[in-house]
Amino acid sequence: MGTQPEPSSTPRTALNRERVVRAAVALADEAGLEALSMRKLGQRLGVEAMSLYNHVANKDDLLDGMIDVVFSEIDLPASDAGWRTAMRQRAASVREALARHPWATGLMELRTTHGPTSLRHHEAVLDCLREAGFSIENATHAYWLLDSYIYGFAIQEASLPFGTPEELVEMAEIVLPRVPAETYPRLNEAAAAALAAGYDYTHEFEFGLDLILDGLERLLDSARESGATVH
Amino acid sequence: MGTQPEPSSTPRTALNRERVVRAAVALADEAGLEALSMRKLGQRLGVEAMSLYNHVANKDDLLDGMIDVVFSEIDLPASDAGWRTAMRQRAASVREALARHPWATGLMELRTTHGPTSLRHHEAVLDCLREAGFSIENATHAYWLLDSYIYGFAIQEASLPFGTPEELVEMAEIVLPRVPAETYPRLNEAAAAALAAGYDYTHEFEFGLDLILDGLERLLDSARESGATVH
DNA sequence: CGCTGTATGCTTACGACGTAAGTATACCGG
DNA sequence: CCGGTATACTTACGTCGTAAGCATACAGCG
Repeated sequence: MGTQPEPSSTPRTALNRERVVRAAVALADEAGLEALSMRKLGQRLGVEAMSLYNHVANKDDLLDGMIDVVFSEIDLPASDAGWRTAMRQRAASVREALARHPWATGLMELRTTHGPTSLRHHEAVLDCLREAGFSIENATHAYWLLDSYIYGFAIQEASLPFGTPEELVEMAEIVLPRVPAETYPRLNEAAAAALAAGYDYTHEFEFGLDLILDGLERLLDSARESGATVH
Repeated sequence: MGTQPEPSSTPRTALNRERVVRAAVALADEAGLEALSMRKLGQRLGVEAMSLYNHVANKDDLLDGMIDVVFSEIDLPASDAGWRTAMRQRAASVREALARHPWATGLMELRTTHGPTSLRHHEAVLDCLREAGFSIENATHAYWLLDSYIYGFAIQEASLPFGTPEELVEMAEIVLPRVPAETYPRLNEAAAAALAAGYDYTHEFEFGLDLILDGLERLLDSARESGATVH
Protein backbone atom coordinates (compact mmCIF):
# COMPACT_ATOMS: atom_id res chain seq x y z
CA MET A 1 0.00 0.00 0.00
CA GLY A 2 2.33 2.72 1.24
CA THR A 3 5.66 3.46 -0.28
CA GLN A 4 8.14 2.80 2.52
CA PRO A 5 7.15 0.11 5.01
CA GLU A 6 5.48 -3.28 4.57
CA PRO A 7 8.46 -5.08 3.04
CA SER A 8 6.34 -8.07 2.05
CA SER A 9 7.83 -10.56 4.49
CA THR A 10 6.83 -9.04 7.83
CA PRO A 11 3.04 -9.07 7.65
CA ARG A 12 2.41 -7.95 11.22
CA THR A 13 2.78 -4.35 12.27
CA ALA A 14 6.08 -3.62 13.91
CA LEU A 15 6.44 -4.62 17.52
CA ASN A 16 7.68 -2.11 20.03
CA ARG A 17 7.65 -1.58 23.74
CA GLU A 18 4.37 0.30 23.74
CA ARG A 19 2.54 -2.34 21.76
CA VAL A 20 3.89 -5.04 24.07
CA VAL A 21 2.89 -3.19 27.22
CA ARG A 22 -0.56 -2.33 25.90
CA ALA A 23 -1.19 -5.93 24.92
CA ALA A 24 -0.12 -7.00 28.40
CA VAL A 25 -2.61 -4.56 29.93
CA ALA A 26 -5.38 -5.86 27.70
CA LEU A 27 -4.54 -9.46 28.50
CA ALA A 28 -4.49 -8.79 32.23
CA ASP A 29 -7.78 -6.93 31.98
CA GLU A 30 -9.43 -9.85 30.22
CA ALA A 31 -7.91 -12.86 31.91
CA GLY A 32 -6.41 -11.61 35.14
CA LEU A 33 -2.86 -11.04 36.20
CA GLU A 34 -2.14 -14.70 36.86
CA ALA A 35 -2.93 -15.48 33.22
CA LEU A 36 -0.33 -13.01 31.99
CA SER A 37 2.68 -15.06 30.95
CA MET A 38 5.32 -14.19 28.44
CA ARG A 39 4.27 -17.09 26.24
CA LYS A 40 0.60 -16.15 26.18
CA LEU A 41 1.46 -12.52 25.60
CA GLY A 42 3.65 -13.53 22.69
CA GLN A 43 0.87 -15.66 21.29
CA ARG A 44 -1.49 -12.71 21.44
CA LEU A 45 0.98 -10.64 19.46
CA GLY A 46 1.74 -13.39 16.96
CA VAL A 47 5.26 -13.79 18.22
CA GLU A 48 7.33 -16.19 20.29
CA ALA A 49 7.82 -15.44 23.97
CA MET A 50 11.52 -14.70 23.69
CA SER A 51 10.97 -12.06 21.04
CA LEU A 52 9.32 -9.89 23.65
CA TYR A 53 12.68 -9.52 25.35
CA ASN A 54 13.81 -7.33 22.50
CA HIS A 55 11.42 -4.67 23.76
CA VAL A 56 11.21 -5.34 27.46
CA ALA A 57 14.08 -6.13 29.82
CA ASN A 58 12.21 -8.79 31.75
CA LYS A 59 8.81 -9.45 33.21
CA ASP A 60 9.26 -6.98 36.07
CA ASP A 61 10.06 -4.29 33.54
CA LEU A 62 6.87 -5.20 31.71
CA LEU A 63 4.88 -4.91 34.93
CA ASP A 64 6.41 -1.51 35.62
CA GLY A 65 5.33 -0.42 32.18
CA MET A 66 1.80 -1.60 32.87
CA ILE A 67 1.68 0.43 36.07
CA ASP A 68 2.80 3.45 34.12
CA VAL A 69 -0.08 2.94 31.69
CA VAL A 70 -2.52 2.97 34.59
CA PHE A 71 -1.02 6.16 35.99
CA SER A 72 -1.23 7.79 32.60
CA GLU A 73 -4.99 7.17 32.60
CA ILE A 74 -5.44 9.17 35.80
CA ASP A 75 -6.37 12.80 35.33
CA LEU A 76 -4.08 15.31 36.99
CA PRO A 77 -5.93 17.55 39.44
CA ALA A 78 -7.40 20.59 37.74
CA SER A 79 -5.64 23.70 38.93
CA ASP A 80 -8.45 26.17 38.37
CA ALA A 81 -11.39 24.77 40.28
CA GLY A 82 -10.48 24.92 43.95
CA TRP A 83 -8.67 22.20 45.86
CA ARG A 84 -11.80 20.39 46.94
CA THR A 85 -13.29 19.76 43.53
CA ALA A 86 -9.83 19.04 42.19
CA MET A 87 -9.32 16.36 44.83
CA ARG A 88 -12.77 14.94 44.19
CA GLN A 89 -12.13 14.68 40.48
CA ARG A 90 -8.76 13.11 41.01
CA ALA A 91 -10.14 10.59 43.48
CA ALA A 92 -12.86 9.57 41.05
CA SER A 93 -10.31 9.30 38.28
CA VAL A 94 -8.04 7.07 40.35
CA ARG A 95 -10.89 4.84 41.36
CA GLU A 96 -12.08 4.49 37.79
CA ALA A 97 -8.62 3.59 36.57
CA LEU A 98 -8.16 1.01 39.31
CA ALA A 99 -11.60 -0.43 38.64
CA ARG A 100 -10.80 -0.66 34.94
CA HIS A 101 -7.61 -2.55 35.78
CA PRO A 102 -8.30 -4.62 38.88
CA TRP A 103 -4.79 -6.10 38.80
CA ALA A 104 -3.21 -2.67 39.25
CA THR A 105 -3.44 -2.38 43.02
CA GLY A 106 -1.86 -5.78 43.47
CA LEU A 107 0.99 -4.77 41.19
CA MET A 108 1.64 -1.45 42.85
CA GLU A 109 2.30 -3.21 46.12
CA LEU A 110 4.98 -5.36 44.58
CA ARG A 111 6.70 -2.90 42.29
CA THR A 112 7.97 -0.20 44.57
CA THR A 113 9.80 1.92 42.02
CA HIS A 114 7.91 4.91 40.69
CA GLY A 115 8.17 6.00 37.11
CA PRO A 116 8.05 9.60 35.88
CA THR A 117 4.29 9.46 35.33
CA SER A 118 3.79 8.57 38.96
CA LEU A 119 6.16 11.27 40.13
CA ARG A 120 4.46 13.91 38.03
CA HIS A 121 1.16 12.87 39.47
CA HIS A 122 2.33 13.13 43.06
CA GLU A 123 3.86 16.50 42.35
CA ALA A 124 0.64 17.87 40.87
CA VAL A 125 -1.46 16.74 43.82
CA LEU A 126 0.93 18.18 46.37
CA ASP A 127 1.09 21.40 44.43
CA CYS A 128 -2.69 21.71 44.37
CA LEU A 129 -2.86 21.28 48.14
CA ARG A 130 -0.03 23.71 48.83
CA GLU A 131 -1.55 26.34 46.56
CA ALA A 132 -4.80 25.95 48.49
CA GLY A 133 -2.98 26.97 51.64
CA PHE A 134 -2.10 23.68 53.30
CA SER A 135 1.20 23.70 55.14
CA ILE A 136 3.86 21.25 54.06
CA GLU A 137 3.01 18.96 56.95
CA ASN A 138 -0.73 19.16 56.41
CA ALA A 139 -0.39 18.64 52.69
CA THR A 140 1.56 15.47 53.46
CA HIS A 141 -1.09 14.37 55.91
CA ALA A 142 -3.82 15.06 53.39
CA TYR A 143 -2.03 13.13 50.69
CA TRP A 144 -1.53 10.05 52.86
CA LEU A 145 -5.09 10.19 54.03
CA LEU A 146 -6.65 10.57 50.61
CA ASP A 147 -4.46 8.01 48.91
CA SER A 148 -4.86 5.47 51.68
CA TYR A 149 -8.60 5.78 51.44
CA ILE A 150 -8.74 5.67 47.67
CA TYR A 151 -6.44 2.66 47.33
CA GLY A 152 -8.02 0.83 50.23
CA PHE A 153 -11.47 1.35 48.80
CA ALA A 154 -10.38 0.22 45.36
CA ILE A 155 -8.90 -2.95 46.82
CA GLN A 156 -12.01 -3.87 48.71
CA GLU A 157 -14.16 -3.06 45.71
CA ALA A 158 -11.99 -5.26 43.52
CA SER A 159 -11.95 -8.16 45.94
CA LEU A 160 -15.68 -8.17 46.53
CA PRO A 161 -17.07 -10.51 43.94
CA PHE A 162 -19.88 -8.40 42.57
CA GLY A 163 -20.11 -5.26 40.50
CA THR A 164 -23.72 -5.01 39.47
CA PRO A 165 -26.84 -5.20 41.65
CA GLU A 166 -27.74 -8.49 39.95
CA GLU A 167 -24.39 -9.98 40.91
CA LEU A 168 -24.96 -8.73 44.43
CA VAL A 169 -28.25 -10.59 44.69
CA GLU A 170 -26.66 -13.64 43.15
CA MET A 171 -23.78 -13.64 45.57
CA ALA A 172 -26.02 -12.98 48.55
CA GLU A 173 -27.95 -16.14 47.75
CA ILE A 174 -24.76 -18.15 47.82
CA VAL A 175 -23.03 -16.55 50.78
CA LEU A 176 -25.80 -15.68 53.20
CA PRO A 177 -26.76 -19.26 54.05
CA ARG A 178 -23.23 -19.65 55.38
CA VAL A 179 -23.68 -16.58 57.59
CA PRO A 180 -26.56 -17.53 59.91
CA ALA A 181 -28.46 -14.64 61.45
CA GLU A 182 -28.19 -16.11 64.95
CA THR A 183 -24.41 -15.92 65.08
CA TYR A 184 -23.98 -12.93 62.77
CA PRO A 185 -26.97 -10.64 63.37
CA ARG A 186 -25.15 -7.43 62.50
CA LEU A 187 -23.78 -8.74 59.22
CA ASN A 188 -27.24 -9.94 58.32
CA GLU A 189 -29.01 -6.68 59.02
CA ALA A 190 -26.37 -4.80 57.06
CA ALA A 191 -26.63 -7.24 54.15
CA ALA A 192 -30.43 -6.99 54.20
CA ALA A 193 -30.29 -3.20 54.10
CA ALA A 194 -27.76 -3.25 51.26
CA LEU A 195 -29.87 -5.67 49.26
CA ALA A 196 -33.01 -3.64 49.84
CA ALA A 197 -31.46 -0.32 48.89
CA GLY A 198 -29.55 -1.58 45.86
CA TYR A 199 -26.00 -1.11 46.88
CA ASP A 200 -23.94 1.44 44.98
CA TYR A 201 -20.15 1.54 45.23
CA THR A 202 -19.88 5.06 43.88
CA HIS A 203 -22.23 6.38 46.51
CA GLU A 204 -20.33 4.58 49.26
CA PHE A 205 -17.03 5.88 47.93
CA GLU A 206 -18.17 9.47 47.81
CA PHE A 207 -19.64 9.35 51.26
CA GLY A 208 -16.28 8.49 52.80
CA LEU A 209 -14.45 10.86 50.52
CA ASP A 210 -16.65 13.80 51.49
CA LEU A 211 -16.24 13.00 55.16
CA ILE A 212 -12.48 13.11 54.71
CA LEU A 213 -12.61 16.31 52.67
CA ASP A 214 -14.78 17.92 55.34
CA GLY A 215 -12.13 17.07 57.91
CA LEU A 216 -9.37 18.45 55.72
CA GLU A 217 -11.32 21.64 55.18
CA ARG A 218 -11.66 22.13 58.93
CA LEU A 219 -7.94 21.47 59.24
CA LEU A 220 -7.23 24.13 56.66
CA ASP A 221 -9.53 26.65 58.32
CA SER A 222 -8.12 26.15 61.79
CA ALA A 223 -4.59 26.47 60.47
CA ARG A 224 -5.58 29.71 58.73
CA GLU A 225 -7.06 31.00 61.95
CA SER A 226 -4.01 30.37 64.06
CA GLY A 227 -1.64 32.13 61.67
CA ALA A 228 -1.39 32.32 57.91
CA THR A 229 0.74 29.79 56.03
CA VAL A 230 3.73 31.08 54.16
CA HIS A 231 2.68 31.14 50.57
CA MET B 1 10.50 -42.24 75.55
CA GLY B 2 6.75 -41.92 76.14
CA THR B 3 4.39 -44.79 76.13
CA GLN B 4 2.21 -44.15 73.10
CA PRO B 5 3.75 -41.98 70.41
CA GLU B 6 7.27 -41.69 69.07
CA PRO B 7 7.44 -45.13 67.47
CA SER B 8 11.18 -44.86 66.87
CA SER B 9 10.96 -44.37 63.10
CA THR B 10 9.23 -40.96 62.89
CA PRO B 11 11.68 -38.63 64.60
CA ARG B 12 9.98 -35.41 63.66
CA THR B 13 6.93 -34.15 65.51
CA ALA B 14 3.73 -34.99 63.77
CA LEU B 15 2.76 -32.79 60.85
CA ASN B 16 -0.69 -31.30 60.73
CA ARG B 17 -2.48 -28.48 59.01
CA GLU B 18 -1.68 -25.96 61.68
CA ARG B 19 2.04 -26.69 61.65
CA VAL B 20 2.09 -26.45 57.87
CA VAL B 21 0.23 -23.14 57.82
CA ARG B 22 2.36 -21.66 60.57
CA ALA B 23 5.55 -22.67 58.81
CA ALA B 24 4.22 -21.05 55.64
CA VAL B 25 3.55 -17.82 57.52
CA ALA B 26 7.05 -17.87 58.98
CA LEU B 27 8.61 -18.55 55.60
CA ALA B 28 6.65 -15.75 53.94
CA ASP B 29 7.60 -13.39 56.75
CA GLU B 30 11.28 -14.15 56.33
CA ALA B 31 11.66 -14.54 52.60
CA GLY B 32 8.61 -12.94 51.05
CA LEU B 33 5.56 -14.41 49.42
CA GLU B 34 7.28 -15.13 46.13
CA ALA B 35 9.74 -17.40 47.96
CA LEU B 36 6.95 -19.52 49.37
CA SER B 37 6.83 -22.67 47.28
CA MET B 38 5.57 -26.05 48.29
CA ARG B 39 9.04 -27.54 47.90
CA LYS B 40 10.75 -24.95 50.05
CA LEU B 41 8.02 -25.21 52.64
CA GLY B 42 8.45 -28.97 52.70
CA GLN B 43 12.20 -28.57 53.09
CA ARG B 44 11.64 -26.30 56.07
CA LEU B 45 9.48 -28.97 57.69
CA GLY B 46 11.84 -31.82 56.83
CA VAL B 47 9.38 -33.32 54.40
CA GLU B 48 8.87 -33.66 50.67
CA ALA B 49 6.62 -31.18 48.92
CA MET B 50 3.91 -33.68 48.09
CA SER B 51 3.52 -34.72 51.72
CA LEU B 52 2.09 -31.31 52.46
CA TYR B 53 -0.93 -32.20 50.38
CA ASN B 54 -2.00 -34.61 53.09
CA HIS B 55 -2.77 -31.60 55.26
CA VAL B 56 -3.66 -28.90 52.78
CA ALA B 57 -5.87 -29.27 49.73
CA ASN B 58 -3.68 -27.14 47.46
CA LYS B 59 -1.69 -23.96 47.55
CA ASP B 60 -4.74 -21.71 47.52
CA ASP B 61 -6.05 -23.54 50.55
CA LEU B 62 -2.70 -22.93 52.22
CA LEU B 63 -2.91 -19.23 51.41
CA ASP B 64 -6.43 -19.07 52.84
CA GLY B 65 -5.10 -20.62 56.02
CA MET B 66 -2.37 -18.02 56.19
CA ILE B 67 -4.91 -15.22 55.90
CA ASP B 68 -6.87 -16.78 58.72
CA VAL B 69 -3.75 -16.73 60.88
CA VAL B 70 -3.37 -13.02 60.25
CA PHE B 71 -7.00 -12.37 61.15
CA SER B 72 -6.62 -14.36 64.34
CA GLU B 73 -3.82 -11.99 65.39
CA ILE B 74 -6.13 -8.98 65.21
CA ASP B 75 -7.77 -8.01 68.48
CA LEU B 76 -11.54 -7.82 68.43
CA PRO B 77 -12.85 -4.39 69.41
CA ALA B 78 -13.27 -4.04 73.16
CA SER B 79 -16.94 -3.74 74.00
CA ASP B 80 -16.54 -1.79 77.23
CA ALA B 81 -14.52 1.26 76.31
CA GLY B 82 -16.66 3.33 73.99
CA TRP B 83 -16.76 3.00 70.24
CA ARG B 84 -14.03 5.49 69.57
CA THR B 85 -11.30 3.89 71.64
CA ALA B 86 -12.48 0.48 70.49
CA MET B 87 -12.07 1.53 66.86
CA ARG B 88 -8.69 3.07 67.58
CA GLN B 89 -7.44 -0.09 69.23
CA ARG B 90 -8.73 -2.26 66.46
CA ALA B 91 -7.18 -0.04 63.81
CA ALA B 92 -3.81 -0.19 65.53
CA SER B 93 -4.13 -3.95 65.85
CA VAL B 94 -4.92 -4.39 62.18
CA ARG B 95 -2.04 -2.20 61.14
CA GLU B 96 0.37 -4.08 63.38
CA ALA B 97 -0.74 -7.43 62.04
CA LEU B 98 -0.39 -6.26 58.44
CA ALA B 99 3.00 -4.75 59.18
CA ARG B 100 4.11 -8.01 60.79
CA HIS B 101 3.06 -9.88 57.66
CA PRO B 102 3.63 -7.59 54.70
CA TRP B 103 2.44 -10.25 52.28
CA ALA B 104 -1.03 -10.30 53.84
CA THR B 105 -2.58 -7.36 51.99
CA GLY B 106 -1.48 -8.76 48.68
CA LEU B 107 -3.05 -12.09 49.54
CA MET B 108 -6.33 -10.68 50.73
CA GLU B 109 -6.89 -9.10 47.36
CA LEU B 110 -6.55 -12.40 45.60
CA ARG B 111 -8.36 -14.71 48.00
CA THR B 112 -11.84 -13.37 48.14
CA THR B 113 -13.41 -16.01 50.36
CA HIS B 114 -13.69 -15.14 54.02
CA GLY B 115 -13.14 -17.68 56.75
CA PRO B 116 -15.00 -17.77 60.07
CA THR B 117 -12.30 -15.72 61.79
CA SER B 118 -12.85 -12.93 59.31
CA LEU B 119 -16.61 -13.12 59.63
CA ARG B 120 -16.46 -13.00 63.42
CA HIS B 121 -14.25 -9.97 63.16
CA HIS B 122 -16.61 -8.10 60.87
CA GLU B 123 -19.52 -8.97 63.08
CA ALA B 124 -17.80 -7.63 66.21
CA VAL B 125 -16.90 -4.34 64.58
CA LEU B 126 -20.38 -3.79 63.21
CA ASP B 127 -21.86 -4.66 66.58
CA CYS B 128 -19.64 -2.13 68.33
CA LEU B 129 -20.75 0.62 65.97
CA ARG B 130 -24.42 -0.28 66.20
CA GLU B 131 -24.30 -0.39 69.99
CA ALA B 132 -22.76 3.06 69.92
CA GLY B 133 -25.84 4.34 68.15
CA PHE B 134 -24.88 4.31 64.49
CA SER B 135 -27.72 3.45 62.14
CA ILE B 136 -27.33 0.42 59.91
CA GLU B 137 -26.44 2.62 56.97
CA ASN B 138 -24.00 4.75 58.90
CA ALA B 139 -22.36 1.73 60.49
CA THR B 140 -21.82 0.37 56.99
CA HIS B 141 -20.39 3.70 55.89
CA ALA B 142 -18.12 3.82 58.91
CA TYR B 143 -16.88 0.29 58.30
CA TRP B 144 -16.04 0.92 54.67
CA LEU B 145 -14.34 4.17 55.52
CA LEU B 146 -12.24 2.80 58.35
CA ASP B 147 -11.23 -0.39 56.59
CA SER B 148 -10.42 1.37 53.36
CA TYR B 149 -8.15 3.75 55.21
CA ILE B 150 -6.47 1.09 57.31
CA TYR B 151 -5.80 -1.27 54.41
CA GLY B 152 -4.75 1.51 52.09
CA PHE B 153 -2.36 2.87 54.65
CA ALA B 154 -0.91 -0.56 55.34
CA ILE B 155 -0.32 -1.12 51.63
CA GLN B 156 1.49 2.14 51.16
CA GLU B 157 3.50 1.56 54.29
CA ALA B 158 4.49 -1.90 53.08
CA SER B 159 5.43 -0.75 49.60
CA LEU B 160 7.54 2.15 50.75
CA PRO B 161 11.01 0.75 51.08
CA PHE B 162 11.91 2.03 54.50
CA GLY B 163 10.79 1.33 58.02
CA THR B 164 13.34 3.01 60.23
CA PRO B 165 14.55 6.61 60.12
CA GLU B 166 17.97 5.33 59.05
CA GLU B 167 16.48 3.52 56.10
CA LEU B 168 14.59 6.68 55.23
CA VAL B 169 17.79 8.69 55.07
CA GLU B 170 19.44 5.92 53.10
CA MET B 171 16.64 5.75 50.57
CA ALA B 172 16.44 9.52 50.27
CA GLU B 173 20.08 9.60 49.23
CA ILE B 174 19.38 7.13 46.46
CA VAL B 175 16.04 8.44 45.24
CA LEU B 176 16.24 12.21 45.61
CA PRO B 177 18.91 12.75 42.92
CA ARG B 178 16.38 11.29 40.47
CA VAL B 179 13.74 13.79 41.62
CA PRO B 180 15.26 17.17 40.78
CA ALA B 181 13.93 20.12 42.75
CA GLU B 182 13.35 22.19 39.61
CA THR B 183 10.78 19.80 38.16
CA TYR B 184 9.44 18.44 41.45
CA PRO B 185 9.57 21.32 43.97
CA ARG B 186 6.63 20.10 46.05
CA LEU B 187 7.94 16.58 46.40
CA ASN B 188 11.29 17.98 47.42
CA GLU B 189 9.97 20.29 50.09
CA ALA B 190 7.83 17.50 51.49
CA ALA B 191 10.78 15.10 51.49
CA ALA B 192 13.00 17.68 53.15
CA ALA B 193 10.44 18.27 55.90
CA ALA B 194 9.99 14.55 56.46
CA LEU B 195 13.74 14.03 56.67
CA ALA B 196 14.16 16.92 59.09
CA ALA B 197 11.35 15.86 61.39
CA GLY B 198 12.20 12.16 61.41
CA TYR B 199 9.24 10.64 59.75
CA ASP B 200 7.00 8.40 61.84
CA TYR B 201 4.43 6.08 60.27
CA THR B 202 2.49 5.62 63.47
CA HIS B 203 2.03 9.34 63.86
CA GLU B 204 0.93 9.69 60.26
CA PHE B 205 -1.49 6.81 60.63
CA GLU B 206 -3.10 8.18 63.77
CA PHE B 207 -3.46 11.64 62.31
CA GLY B 208 -5.63 10.35 59.49
CA LEU B 209 -7.46 7.96 61.75
CA ASP B 210 -8.40 10.70 64.19
CA LEU B 211 -9.60 12.91 61.40
CA ILE B 212 -11.87 10.12 60.22
CA LEU B 213 -13.09 9.36 63.73
CA ASP B 214 -13.86 13.05 64.24
CA GLY B 215 -15.98 12.97 61.13
CA LEU B 216 -17.79 9.85 62.27
CA GLU B 217 -18.45 11.38 65.63
CA ARG B 218 -20.07 14.38 63.98
CA LEU B 219 -22.11 12.02 61.87
CA LEU B 220 -23.29 10.21 64.98
CA ASP B 221 -24.14 13.45 66.77
CA SER B 222 -26.08 14.92 63.89
CA ALA B 223 -28.04 11.70 63.47
CA ARG B 224 -28.84 11.75 67.19
CA GLU B 225 -30.04 15.31 66.89
CA SER B 226 -32.43 14.69 64.04
CA GLY B 227 -34.12 11.74 65.72
CA ALA B 228 -32.89 8.86 67.86
CA THR B 229 -31.86 5.62 66.20
CA VAL B 230 -33.86 2.54 66.95
CA HIS B 231 -31.81 0.60 69.39
C1' DC C 1 -2.05 -63.08 66.94
C1' DG C 2 -2.84 -61.70 61.99
C1' DC C 3 -5.96 -59.05 58.59
C1' DT C 4 -7.37 -54.86 56.81
C1' DG C 5 -8.36 -50.27 56.14
C1' DT C 6 -6.74 -45.49 56.73
C1' DA C 7 -3.42 -41.96 57.43
C1' DT C 8 0.72 -40.29 56.09
C1' DG C 9 4.85 -40.21 53.80
C1' DC C 10 7.89 -40.64 49.30
C1' DT C 11 8.90 -40.97 44.14
C1' DT C 12 8.11 -39.95 39.59
C1' DA C 13 6.23 -37.32 36.00
C1' DC C 14 3.76 -33.55 33.34
C1' DG C 15 2.96 -29.16 31.63
C1' DA C 16 3.69 -24.14 32.39
C1' DC C 17 6.60 -20.67 33.88
C1' DG C 18 10.78 -16.92 33.34
C1' DT C 19 14.68 -16.44 30.85
C1' DA C 20 19.94 -17.46 29.39
C1' DA C 21 22.31 -18.68 25.22
C1' DG C 22 22.88 -19.21 20.61
C1' DT C 23 21.26 -18.65 15.76
C1' DA C 24 19.02 -16.81 11.59
C1' DT C 25 17.26 -13.07 8.84
C1' DA C 26 16.33 -8.52 7.20
C1' DC C 27 17.39 -3.93 6.98
C1' DC C 28 20.56 0.43 6.79
C1' DG C 29 24.65 3.26 6.28
C1' DG C 30 29.19 3.04 4.25
C1' DC D 1 28.49 -5.10 -1.99
C1' DC D 2 29.50 -5.51 3.01
C1' DG D 3 29.36 -5.40 7.76
C1' DG D 4 26.67 -4.11 11.76
C1' DT D 5 22.52 -3.66 14.18
C1' DA D 6 17.84 -4.89 15.18
C1' DT D 7 14.65 -8.22 15.60
C1' DA D 8 12.80 -12.75 15.56
C1' DC D 9 13.20 -17.83 16.47
C1' DT D 10 14.91 -22.29 18.68
C1' DT D 11 16.59 -24.82 22.30
C1' DA D 12 17.42 -25.67 26.98
C1' DC D 13 17.64 -25.14 32.21
C1' DG D 14 15.79 -24.87 36.63
C1' DT D 15 11.51 -23.99 39.26
C1' DC D 16 6.79 -24.16 39.96
C1' DG D 17 2.00 -26.63 41.34
C1' DT D 18 0.24 -30.93 41.52
C1' DA D 19 -1.74 -35.64 39.51
C1' DA D 20 -0.80 -40.57 40.05
C1' DG D 21 0.99 -44.32 42.17
C1' DC D 22 3.51 -46.75 45.75
C1' DA D 23 5.37 -47.72 50.65
C1' DT D 24 4.88 -47.93 55.42
C1' DA D 25 2.97 -47.79 59.89
C1' DC D 26 -0.64 -47.79 62.93
C1' DA D 27 -5.66 -48.74 64.73
C1' DG D 28 -9.55 -51.55 65.12
C1' DC D 29 -11.25 -56.00 64.87
C1' DG D 30 -11.79 -61.06 64.15
